[in-house]
Amino acid sequence: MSRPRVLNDDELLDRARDIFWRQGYAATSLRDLTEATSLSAAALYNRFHDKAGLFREVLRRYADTGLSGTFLPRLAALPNPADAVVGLFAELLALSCSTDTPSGCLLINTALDGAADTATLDLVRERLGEVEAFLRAQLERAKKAGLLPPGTEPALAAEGLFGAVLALRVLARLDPDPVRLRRLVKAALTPLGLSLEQGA
Amino acid sequence: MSRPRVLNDDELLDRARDIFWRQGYAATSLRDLTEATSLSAAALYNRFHDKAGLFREVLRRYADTGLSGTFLPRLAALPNPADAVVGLFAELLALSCSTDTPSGCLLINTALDGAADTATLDLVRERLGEVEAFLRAQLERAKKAGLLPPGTEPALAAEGLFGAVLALRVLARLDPDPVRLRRLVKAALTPLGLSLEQGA
DNA sequence: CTTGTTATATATCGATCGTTCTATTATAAC
DNA sequence: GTTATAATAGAACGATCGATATATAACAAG
Repeated sequence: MSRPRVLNDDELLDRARDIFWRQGYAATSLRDLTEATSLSAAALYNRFHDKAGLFREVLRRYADTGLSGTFLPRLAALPNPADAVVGLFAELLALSCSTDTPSGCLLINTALDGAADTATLDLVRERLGEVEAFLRAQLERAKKAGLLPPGTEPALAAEGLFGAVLALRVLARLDPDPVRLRRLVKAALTPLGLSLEQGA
Repeated sequence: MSRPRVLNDDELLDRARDIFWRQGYAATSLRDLTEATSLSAAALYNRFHDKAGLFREVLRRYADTGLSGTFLPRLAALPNPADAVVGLFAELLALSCSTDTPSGCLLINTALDGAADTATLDLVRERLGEVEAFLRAQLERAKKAGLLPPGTEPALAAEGLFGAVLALRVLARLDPDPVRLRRLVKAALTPLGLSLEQGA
């Protein structure tokens, strides 16, 4: 009934994501985006309201495909909650050490971007909150199964692990030494009796 | 011998810092800076090469006055290394909860800014490295004094505490709840037998 | 083939960007 | 007062910014 799109939303958002991820929101110009997508600025504005709207969609898809949308559900389905927690950190370590992706986390980068508007920050908080919620849920499961050291409070421990996630993603940008990143994760997991070597 | 400056470097850099801190580098325009300093753009370019050069000087002074330059030497002079470590986190907690200063750390914000050039990132790494070096030095002192749990490796423990610093400063921007931030610090200090309530 | 609908490209908008040129101003030295 | 020196302001630079108005192109439905 209408002219077909030469590039679907997913592919478009992925290409835009790479630019935003590497350069940050403010440093990314419409020209960068039109070159990356091979679309005109008018075409981009027809689909999304403006640059900020496009960026929010990028963030949403980044979370949907990168972690919250795929890794967390898959890990949460594991029978052993300890494996789920360890699996998350193993995945984050792999991401943080990968070279074909910009270092660091786009959501966290955005969280520290002072120019981000309220709607964007709310989105960031929500999607990062999913990570902590995942950790809390798995630790509660683990506690009920008696897999945690006695006296461990799941909610508190989840806060601690979430802090480790933040530190890991910042350090990945600051000093991307895989050995060091691995040490950091190990130090966060050990008090809970968890180890990177365990599980599947 | 020449026309006097209407604003000394320190005051100038402090005003520019507030803008960069609140908005980020890319989102801060020369117009913002001229308004904040009441100086013309030409005057700014006469003192510093360009916007990036001004920003680097801002970062340097930020570190000199904010933490590395003042807090760390003062804390390092304390007779008890445990007080030095705890004091650092107490100071960071106070900074993170203060309302008259932008939330988060300008150095860490810059570390996650993808548009930052190499010279700037090197400066960030250097100044943040001072924090970890401080922690390592104090923990080594503490170990020699027998103040740490047996088997504690100062360098490794310093890495862990530095991770807590990063997490604290990110979380301050994400969810600036003083109670929660305090919990995070407490969780980082407890394994080393340290407490926020101790010392001076 | 026509019509309706939507995606797209082209061209351009005013605004603002970082930067620089030129001239002026305020001081100290003489 | 004159001179030397450096800081400053004003004006303007080309470039680029995000955004839009207009027109065209590609499809489905009839």
